[in-house]
Amino acid sequence: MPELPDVETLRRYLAATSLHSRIARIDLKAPRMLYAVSRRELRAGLTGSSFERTARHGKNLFVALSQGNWLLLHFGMTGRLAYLDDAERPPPHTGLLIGFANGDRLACVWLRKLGKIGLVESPRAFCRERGLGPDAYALPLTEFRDLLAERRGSVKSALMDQHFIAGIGNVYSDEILFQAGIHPRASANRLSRRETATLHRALRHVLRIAIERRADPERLPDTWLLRRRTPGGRCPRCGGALRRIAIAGRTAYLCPKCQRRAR
DNA sequence: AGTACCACCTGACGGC
DNA sequence: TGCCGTCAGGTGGTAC
Repeated sequence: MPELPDVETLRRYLAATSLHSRIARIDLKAPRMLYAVSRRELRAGLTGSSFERTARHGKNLFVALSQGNWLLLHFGMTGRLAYLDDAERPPPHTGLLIGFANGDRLACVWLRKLGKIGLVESPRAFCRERGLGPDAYALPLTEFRDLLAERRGSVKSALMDQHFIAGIGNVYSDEILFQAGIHPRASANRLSRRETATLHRALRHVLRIAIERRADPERLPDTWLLRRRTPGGRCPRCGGALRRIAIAGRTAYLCPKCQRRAR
């Protein structure tokens, strides 16, 4: 579920495995996933270069290339990375295979081909071009408050809107709202000062803990909603039945007792 | 400015 | 067993 904590985990994985090796070859198996770059340009941009450092904004992972430009990876709903030694076979659904001079390879894998492979001038230029909001994890309370004040509509759709703030998706927005005790349909610009601060604290807490646990659902605390986020699930706090509702075309889970709807 | 809906992909699951 | 509809964490475009 590549939301911000998952992408941060992937970023750390790539940084720990794949920096400073010369790229000898690439194999692009899913050309339809290219974003604003041709197959030829991608090949020319990567081959002979090496990965020098990584960056992340929201759900986007960027990797600086020694010869200029940045590789952009977006993981969609199902993307992941797998570093392979020269004997291991690439997993099924590998969309891009990056071969290093020593024979090792980095496989970028998408079960569904919902994602992006791009070559961009810089993370900043890409974020500006796409109109992405500030990264959710680095967002100060004051800025969060100012953003919410100008946002109409539900707080859940605001949290999930990448143009508003970048990095939060359907699952973690449910978790953040649950921990803040706020109903997902609450109006974003009508939250009280106190509720806004509580929501901000929950946002920081959820993202920090999820990153620490490498976004592995099984390692997340039992007290979290997302451990029970399934039909028939019960609230980890009060034991009541969780409710499923549709918001912005997505399935939201909430505890109707712990997240009361303001009138 | 928001929301609703469809499209893009593939696999899992329940019902018949 | 097999087929079919539905659903799943992503985003982007279009039409209200």
